[in-house]
Amino acid sequence: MELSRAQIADAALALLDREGVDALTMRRLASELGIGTMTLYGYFRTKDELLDAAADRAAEEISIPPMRGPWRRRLRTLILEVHRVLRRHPGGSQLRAQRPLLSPGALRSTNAGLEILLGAGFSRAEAAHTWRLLFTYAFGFSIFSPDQLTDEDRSDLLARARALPADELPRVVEVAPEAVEAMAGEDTFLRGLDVILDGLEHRLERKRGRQR
Amino acid sequence: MELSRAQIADAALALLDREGVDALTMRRLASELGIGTMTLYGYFRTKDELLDAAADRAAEEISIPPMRGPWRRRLRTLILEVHRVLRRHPGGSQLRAQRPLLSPGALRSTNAGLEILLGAGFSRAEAAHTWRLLFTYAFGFSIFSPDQLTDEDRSDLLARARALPADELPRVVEVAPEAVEAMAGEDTFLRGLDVILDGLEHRLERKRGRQR
DNA sequence: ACCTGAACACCGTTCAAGT
DNA sequence: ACCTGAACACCGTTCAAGT
Repeated sequence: MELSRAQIADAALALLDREGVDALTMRRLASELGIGTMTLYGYFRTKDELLDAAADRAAEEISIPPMRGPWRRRLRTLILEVHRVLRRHPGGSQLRAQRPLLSPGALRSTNAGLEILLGAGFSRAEAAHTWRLLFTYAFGFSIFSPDQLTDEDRSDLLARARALPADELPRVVEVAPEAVEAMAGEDTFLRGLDVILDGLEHRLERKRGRQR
Repeated sequence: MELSRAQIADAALALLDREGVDALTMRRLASELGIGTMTLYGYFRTKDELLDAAADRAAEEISIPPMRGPWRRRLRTLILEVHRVLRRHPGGSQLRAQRPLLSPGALRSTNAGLEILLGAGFSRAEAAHTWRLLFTYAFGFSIFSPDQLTDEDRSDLLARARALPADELPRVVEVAPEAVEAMAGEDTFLRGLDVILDGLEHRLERKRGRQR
């Protein structure tokens, strides 16, 4: 068989994408690989270590955009790429909740982001905080927004919204159709990202104005 | 004993805050309440239903700021309050990952946010997308940023950053001290929030300019 | 040396029996 | 009617035995 850690991590990631985080059990993964459950523990000390390896494999799919052109466009391309990889690996973001993954693979995108921000004129502290904001938004979106809404989801959510007390929650009821649309999809992601980029550009302009 | 659903949900939330999401098991919660495990199923059909009720109790702690003053300040106060409640209930945000909670309690803050945004001059669609951005940021932050870093966390993270390949990840290594500081804390949260608010203000000004 | 079945201490939930 | 112990079908991981 000649299995490697990477092959096992890939199989874990595939299972995760296919059936969700609850389906990824050591027994299940082992049986899909055609090995005994305990054989996995020869490659990874614990399940968490295996999950980190799977998250790392997903992170390596992020392709770093070329380092030319205006900072805003480059940053937008990079974050959109992060978003798309997360979308390709639903559940991948859950693997990174609460514990930071400091593997070289996972930090490639961070390195590229910091490079863009420092090049744009942000200080080290500003670049660090800005990356954290962008990271939080991209990963948070992938955790809280389902991949896409089916027509059934949509009508179900709308029905539940209509059942809400209109006297207590008038704005929710009023905006329900738009709010449901805003719950998923790349368009929603990009709208939010562009607001953040507007804020960053505004700050950079103010900063340049002061320095002149 | 005379237990109510709310009392059980509160006990679940307290256990969650005290020992984390893994510690909240039906057996454990029942034994803390001094009842048999299966008695819980007389109040909630499934564990998920109980988790939703616990998340709802946390959401009810969010106090809605008074509806006067400039929109930006009001919105900032509201989101900061959401952040603080999430901070008081670590694990609370995990309860809402992937499945939207449409209870009246959880939607009180949404209603207040939409009210502020519509009052500021955003369209319904803009208000819906903007609230989604703010929600994603506040909840994402609480999932990905630990409550606070201990000195031990800090030195551990810095040591791991120094061990990274400086030729592949030069910017990460260079910015490591600032990046570690940016990984937790209310200050980090507020810096990101203010960038978003800058972006929103900028958009509103542009919109008003066009209408004139 | 490498692999793995059995076993341990857990889960959420069903079912049937207790009061 | 309300409560709940036993049981079922699972977990991650330890341990000891197999090759």
